[in-house]
Amino acid sequence: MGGARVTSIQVAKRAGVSQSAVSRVFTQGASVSKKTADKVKKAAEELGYRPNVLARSLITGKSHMIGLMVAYLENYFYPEALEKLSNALQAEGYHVLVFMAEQTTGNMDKVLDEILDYQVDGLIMASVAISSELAARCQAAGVPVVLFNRNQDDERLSAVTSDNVAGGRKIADFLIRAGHHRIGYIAGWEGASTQRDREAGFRSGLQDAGHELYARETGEFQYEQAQEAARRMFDKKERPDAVFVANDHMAFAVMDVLRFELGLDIPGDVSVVGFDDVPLAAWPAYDLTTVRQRANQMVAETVRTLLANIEHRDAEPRRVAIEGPLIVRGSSRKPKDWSE
Amino acid sequence: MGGARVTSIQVAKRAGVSQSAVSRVFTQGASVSKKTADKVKKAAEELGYRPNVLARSLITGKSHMIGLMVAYLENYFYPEALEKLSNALQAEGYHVLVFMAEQTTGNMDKVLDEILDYQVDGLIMASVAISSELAARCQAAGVPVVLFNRNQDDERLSAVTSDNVAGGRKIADFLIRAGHHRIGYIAGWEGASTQRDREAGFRSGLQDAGHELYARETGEFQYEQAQEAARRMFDKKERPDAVFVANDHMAFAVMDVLRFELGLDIPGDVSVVGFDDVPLAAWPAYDLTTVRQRANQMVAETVRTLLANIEHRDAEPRRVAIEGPLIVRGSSRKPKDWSE
DNA sequence: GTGAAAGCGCTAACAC
DNA sequence: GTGTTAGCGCTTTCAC
Repeated sequence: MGGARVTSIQVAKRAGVSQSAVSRVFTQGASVSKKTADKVKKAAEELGYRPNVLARSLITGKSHMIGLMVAYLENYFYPEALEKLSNALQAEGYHVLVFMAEQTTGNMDKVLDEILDYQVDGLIMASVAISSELAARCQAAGVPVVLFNRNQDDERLSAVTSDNVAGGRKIADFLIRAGHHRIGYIAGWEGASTQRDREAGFRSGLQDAGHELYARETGEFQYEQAQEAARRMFDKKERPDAVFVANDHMAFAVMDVLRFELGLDIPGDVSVVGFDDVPLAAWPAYDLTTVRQRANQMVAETVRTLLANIEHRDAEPRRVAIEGPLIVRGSSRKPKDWSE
Repeated sequence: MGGARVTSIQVAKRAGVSQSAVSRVFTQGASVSKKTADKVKKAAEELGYRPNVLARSLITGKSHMIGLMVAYLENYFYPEALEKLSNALQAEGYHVLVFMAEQTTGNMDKVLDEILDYQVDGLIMASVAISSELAARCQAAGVPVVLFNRNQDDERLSAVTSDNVAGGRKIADFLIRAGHHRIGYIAGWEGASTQRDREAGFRSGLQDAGHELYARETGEFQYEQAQEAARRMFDKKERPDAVFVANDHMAFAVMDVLRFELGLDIPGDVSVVGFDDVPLAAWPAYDLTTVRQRANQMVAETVRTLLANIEHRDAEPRRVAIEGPLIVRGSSRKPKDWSE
């Protein structure tokens, strides 16, 4: 009882074969006779033997582990993505080694070192912006990287995102069609490409229709800070009649302030639109109009891209932007000619 | 550019020392002269060398990886716990290898095999019930296990939970003091100890006051199923005037149905109480009365217990039940003599 | 304090 | 097809 892990040598002895025969039985695509295989399998079963994947990885150079670097799980989009990523990778024989990084503190270098120490075959960075220098370190270590829900200028990096620019534009179009004139925007953390792209698309959509932003505050993608942004924007006479909030998580905070602190009616006094379509957005308490991020597709593309880069070192970096639909719910006024 | 990972031999050559000298520089508590250490560190820095922890683990027998088996992240309590667990373990030099398991399908055996293949030093099972047979397998492999937010009869397993029985009782007391007479319960998945303990405490609290359950339905810890449970329980003349829902996640579903489908007032027509105190419970849209699970303490105890069991093979299994306070908010009627 | 040598558990050449 | 051998990158005796 306890501790004594079984090795291939013990199995070999018991089966009356060589140690390498045992190895072959457990190695994909090695040639063994059925007879030997049976003997070995029987002995392995009896002893409870399973190959040590760490020892194997030392030789093959593949650990079958994927590092996942993630900054915060507060926004429900990320746990959902993590679950899907983990499941998808598990189905491909990979497993996820999690590293929590704090975007703000400069501990990303240290965390990256730790990741590389574990000889991961690839790296997914979710909700994390990566500097060119860090990217170069991964490159040097031969570890492919895919950014998930973040984009970066560096051409050598693969990235999978929603089409945030198109999403922002859709929201602008929708709010204008609904007859809004004083349209506000509550921004996320300025270091995030999602923030920048959503705002850029939104502004260009407004501009194309001859409108411009009526008010702007920032909520840093945090619930409390989004509440304060909403207070600053709405606790006065002249306030917006519509607001696009850079993600759902903050949109909930904004709705809470508008309805429960300021006594405003949504969408009677003000329309609110978010971005992500997390499950909570569909619950009747919020019933939030939002742009859907197609998490399943994003995950599938991320895994596909990463595995391609692992298998062919010279595979081209891919940048995928997945378009998501605007999901119209009760938090926003509808255009007159709206049909559905 | 690409792939060529640096080994200790290369560093040794460059520093003009033996390979074992290099090893000693990077090994905790090995004796090296400052002079050698400096030479080696310099060479390592120049080449970008870092020890391969997988190769190290082959010798030391410690991978410094902790397997985390988790069934679902839908309930926000779990992502929050995962983030805290990962951070706490990271601070101790360990990292989390994630395995998603489906409680229902019988794939837990397969998943456990995969975990053990990676030579994890310990195993945390969150939101997962483990059979005695599986526990025995871990025991045999010498891998300590701690159950997180689950309990089990098996004496050899460590487990960290809230004091769910006491929590359930607190809720019963509170609802009775508030003058409720028709008190319902919406259960979680029956296979979970959290479900059983919360219900047991709740029932015994009612019983001690001469009350009994007025209605009972099950929601399986799922949002949609909890909605249906609420419909079954409340869409009729004779309905409860209070309901305890086995966790917050389901309580939100129940509140949504009561308010938006059935037009009931909370707490005017019915009081709702949950369990967990996830962040959303404090948001004004729900403002849910609930028993707090002290996630930080649970995580700290889990890590402490696990590391103790890793360091001393013969450490006793520990069972920790952490008491959490009832957080009274607006979803429930208050007792007349309530002061705060 | 330091280098030489053994070996962790395994895979992959290599002969037969 | 099978056993023998080398060696993945590292830690840890063991002499000196």
